[in-house]
Amino acid sequence: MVNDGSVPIIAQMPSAEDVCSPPTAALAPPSRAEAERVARVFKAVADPTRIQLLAMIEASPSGEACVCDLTEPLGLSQPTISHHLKILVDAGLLTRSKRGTWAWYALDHDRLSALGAFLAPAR
Amino acid sequence: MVNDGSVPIIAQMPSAEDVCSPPTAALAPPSRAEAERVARVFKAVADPTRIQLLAMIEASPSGEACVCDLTEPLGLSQPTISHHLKILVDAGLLTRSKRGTWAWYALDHDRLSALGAFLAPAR
DNA sequence: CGTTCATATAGACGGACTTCGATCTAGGCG
DNA sequence: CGCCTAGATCGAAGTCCGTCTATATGAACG
Repeated sequence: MVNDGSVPIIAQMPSAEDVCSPPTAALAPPSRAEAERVARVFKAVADPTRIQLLAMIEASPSGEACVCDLTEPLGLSQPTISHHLKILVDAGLLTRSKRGTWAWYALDHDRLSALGAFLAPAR
Repeated sequence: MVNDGSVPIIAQMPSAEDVCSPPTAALAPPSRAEAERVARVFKAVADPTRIQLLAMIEASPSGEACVCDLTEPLGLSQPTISHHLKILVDAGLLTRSKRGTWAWYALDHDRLSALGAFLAPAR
């Protein structure tokens, strides 16, 4: 989950030193753990194949797509597509529902919006 | 640049076959080149250190920060910080302005918003 | 000019990531 | 039961990435 609380990720830590720039006080970064959590979700999106997968699922009239629909247009092997879909599911950006023999994937719009809001908080 | 034109990234390509799912027609993914361009920008954000850098610069009262302000709180070497800042500048998410001996980095809010809008187009 | 300080670049090393082919799991059907 | 098909998992190969140390660039200043 990205920035799950309403807590601002950043806090100002007042420090007595102004080393190289008086106007800019010492800054406290968000915790490593928090940054790693956010980065892990962005990493899921940071791959051309997964961008294409997200776009294809979004473009699907039913809002869903099964692996067999996605393998062929991308020209990649079925295990590779499964692998990428799993990464997106693990990141919380995709939901998987198995019906019969097929596995159907759909976007999690809330998660995607939350991730987008992280980059454009002031919109 | 992300989705620079107003062209929707996705197009439907009608195909005569409904292989495994009649409701879902064959989908045409966005072009590899387009997807790679987008992925390259997301890849710049998909690292915990760079998330921390972006947050620290955003938290800076002046909206800018120089390398010396950023190196210490993160506990990484100065070349490593310079390296990450370069990646963010190359991705277009940060601007660099050298004044005297110091290099000042600031967020490019437009680019960040555009990237966020890519994930949450319907907000 | 030569020194010092802030930053950038180069090269190296270890780990992570994308992709593949091969195999395993499991539902549908004769 | 036995086969077929959709999908997941495994293990390997090649590439990319983050970090470091060492070094180069370049501005300020005596």
